[in-house]
Amino acid sequence: MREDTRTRIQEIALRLFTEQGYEATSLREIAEELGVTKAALYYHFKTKDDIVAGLVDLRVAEIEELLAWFRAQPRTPEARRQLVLRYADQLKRSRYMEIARFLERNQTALREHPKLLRMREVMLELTTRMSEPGDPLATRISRSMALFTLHAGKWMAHDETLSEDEITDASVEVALRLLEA
Amino acid sequence: MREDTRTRIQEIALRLFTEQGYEATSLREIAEELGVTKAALYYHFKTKDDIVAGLVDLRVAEIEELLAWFRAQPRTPEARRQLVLRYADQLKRSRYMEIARFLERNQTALREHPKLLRMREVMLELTTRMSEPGDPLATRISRSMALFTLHAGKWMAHDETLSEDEITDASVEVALRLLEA
DNA sequence: GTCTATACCAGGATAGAC
DNA sequence: GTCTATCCTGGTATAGAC
Repeated sequence: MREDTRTRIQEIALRLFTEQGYEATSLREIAEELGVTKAALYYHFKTKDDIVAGLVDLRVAEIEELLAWFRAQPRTPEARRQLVLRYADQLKRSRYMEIARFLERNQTALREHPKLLRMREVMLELTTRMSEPGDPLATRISRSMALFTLHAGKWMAHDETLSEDEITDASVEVALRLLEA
Repeated sequence: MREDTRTRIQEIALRLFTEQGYEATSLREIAEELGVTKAALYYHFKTKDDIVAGLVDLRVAEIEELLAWFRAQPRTPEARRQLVLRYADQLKRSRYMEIARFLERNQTALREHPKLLRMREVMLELTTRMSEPGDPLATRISRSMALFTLHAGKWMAHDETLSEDEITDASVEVALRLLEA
């Protein structure tokens, strides 16, 4: 089971990158927690960036799929509703939520990363397609905020009595209301 | 006019930190653009973090003032409306918008910074005070999103035909609607 | 195929000369 | 008020042990 090492590197890296930030986490820290030297990481990943690429691949694939689906829909209220529900559904799967959180917290550090550039492109097209160019600006902003609201749990995370599911459901409610502008 | 150097360091740093990110910007870059060596910067600022502290001081003071005012208000719809309008007004002054943008883009890199910790505390208390603890979760999320929406211009920045003012006005409109949940 | 030892260069920081 | 010299840490590259 030598395959394990690669996976364990990713797990440790994801946790540390999220907790401390991408640039603040050194390869030495990751290697130490794994019980190897930092050079060993270079056998499994070409660069530090490459570790990130491995992490976001699945998330990128998912969101690309969502865009492909949305492109095939007419620009109707029902399609927008479906988009919000599907997006929320993706986030609900815990693995993707972790990666989404990691991405949110390291936008600037990773702004040049090809995978992240692609994610931004996709998000931009998704939000753009949620309105017609002729719609009032407030409408366009409101609808864009809908997707963003689904990530909002992090500001509510302080209230320990709430479950992840309760937060998701309430966020979806707010997001759907934003669509009606 | 030796005071100039300090100010010029701050201007260059703010621009580079915002464009490239805090950690991605080296002191050597800043020093080079200013025409001195990086050691010279250490005469004006004790550390790299210290440059940030100088930048955010004004913004922190403003937001503290806003919190003090909001604390003195009853929890009424009108007070919340006023809060949104005052917050939007602060952002409108270009200097603060620049700094707000810088802060948004470097949350993770600066997560340990005392000034930033304080800002997060203030934002949390502001959003918490926008609802009663007994309010439905969706209501609390919706009202929290109101303040956040005022920063939303960055996702709209791609549409070159829009002025900053138009974006602000439309964002305020969406924010006020979020209060009515 | 998996890892260690070692070296290189860039970046933040400090001490001390001018 | 600014510079030189120096130190430590971090990402990266390679040679070679097993």
